[in-house]
Amino acid sequence: MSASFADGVYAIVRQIPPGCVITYGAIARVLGDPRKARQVGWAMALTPAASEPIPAHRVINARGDIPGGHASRRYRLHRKRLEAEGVVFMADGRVDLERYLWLPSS
DNA sequence: CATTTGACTCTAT
DNA sequence: AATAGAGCCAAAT
Repeated sequence: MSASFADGVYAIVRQIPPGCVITYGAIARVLGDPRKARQVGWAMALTPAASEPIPAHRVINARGDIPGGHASRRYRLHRKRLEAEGVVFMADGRVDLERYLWLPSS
């Protein structure tokens, strides 16, 4: 069976409930290697359009923000979707990790 | 096969 | 507080 890191990432991201978010580091940690945070990002970046069930917009960085800057297209998309799910963004344009960070197996 | 790069994170300066 | 550097790994070229 496939043991690609991306597969594990997708498996977790797919299980993120609405109105919740998760960080790259958290995913990597759950997968067993907290240092693979970058690869999580890679997996997300590769998230093909065919991966619709994969809510990549719920995946953010350790700061509760999105890399690339708030001017990035994905930031607006993520924010819009998260807000649609009831997630409230802070004035900084960040998500309150303390409040929305979701961990698998919970 | 070697080099580059990237949606990260942490630590140090 | 902000910036810079290092660590780590996989996919792309």
